[in-house]
Amino acid sequence: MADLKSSFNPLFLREEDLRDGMELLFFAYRDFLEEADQVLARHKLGRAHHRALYFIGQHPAITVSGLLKLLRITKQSLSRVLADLVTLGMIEQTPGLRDRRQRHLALTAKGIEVERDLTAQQRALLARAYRQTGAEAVDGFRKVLLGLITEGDRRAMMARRDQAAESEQPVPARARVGRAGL
Amino acid sequence: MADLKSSFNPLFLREEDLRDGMELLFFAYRDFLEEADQVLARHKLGRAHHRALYFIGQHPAITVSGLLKLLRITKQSLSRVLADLVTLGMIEQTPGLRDRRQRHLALTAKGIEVERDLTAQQRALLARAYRQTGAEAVDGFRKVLLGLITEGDRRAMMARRDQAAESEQPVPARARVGRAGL
DNA sequence: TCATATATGTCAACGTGGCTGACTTAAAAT
DNA sequence: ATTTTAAGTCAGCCACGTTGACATATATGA
Repeated sequence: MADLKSSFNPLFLREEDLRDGMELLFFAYRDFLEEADQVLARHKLGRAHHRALYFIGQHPAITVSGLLKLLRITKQSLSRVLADLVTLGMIEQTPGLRDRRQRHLALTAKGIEVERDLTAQQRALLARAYRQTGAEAVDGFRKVLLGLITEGDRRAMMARRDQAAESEQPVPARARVGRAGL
Repeated sequence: MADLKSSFNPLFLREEDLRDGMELLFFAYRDFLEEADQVLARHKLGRAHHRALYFIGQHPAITVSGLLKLLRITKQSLSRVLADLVTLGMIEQTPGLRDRRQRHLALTAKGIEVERDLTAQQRALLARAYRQTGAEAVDGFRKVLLGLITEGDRRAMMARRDQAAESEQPVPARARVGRAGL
């Protein structure tokens, strides 16, 4: 698919279409973030807390520097957020076994609960968009987004996905569908 | 395509996949913004200036309140940015003809130049992602993003697209491809 | 073992870009 | 004539990013 040179597809590479895509990305991201904002206000947390909770939840036992690389912010910025979350009892830090300088981060039960609360509407919104547009569109969505992200993170994402696929092979195929809950 | 009920597609609606999509969106947006950041620094502008320049460029003669609706910020926030851009000679304000309370915003020649400079790398990045993934993926990308945005803006986007398509019918098909410049 | 590099944390100061609230002005709409 | 709307302004505040300078514990390599 997609031999560029041969395609007369007007959707391709015209500046207007690129700008259209940029604008869609802006609106989508704006509205996606807004889904969590009232919940954040309720918990008296900011978006930075949300991001930290999210990534710690997604990458259990991630180290501080690992988290810094994902978020691309300075450790001074992150440390404020992490201090808050520790104080609120939402995350825990445990020293690394192999390398005791590291701090491995994990959500507490409370952290898990808050994180789920924060992303619930976002997941619902994304699920609705996925449902409305179909598996093929979702696949394209993912591919283009992957194409936008940096080499390193792209490889990390793809590796994680492969790994997840492997660890599911022993599970009977039925189980995989059964989990659909949104 | 995409009858959800009948599909055994494991990509669909599992929480893990939704979270995967959320993360991709985050990374893509993060990296997309970063493309413009050095240029912004060079011009001594902030991201808020970029957004204003972009949307004024995309929506010529937009009013202040129109811009406020797109950006979803307060007029106090916007006014700082607009004041800067006027001072720098990048935008111009002209009173409305029908309604003289309104200020219609437009980029000056300098504003156009700076805006193009700001989005150049972003357009190149998006173009690369589009090229790599193909027309079908791009279509899915757009559909899912449209599904994420609010009713009002979604309709506005689709209307604009339809209108653009109409206004191009008189143009010979060849010309449409010829413009591809990235 | 000693020197260096790394992982983390901390203090201080600052900039951007959001926000609320209060109030003004001009013009449109009823 | 009154009310509503579009825009602007002043003031103060907050979240969250930044730089820079240092401190500490641990790991690692010569």
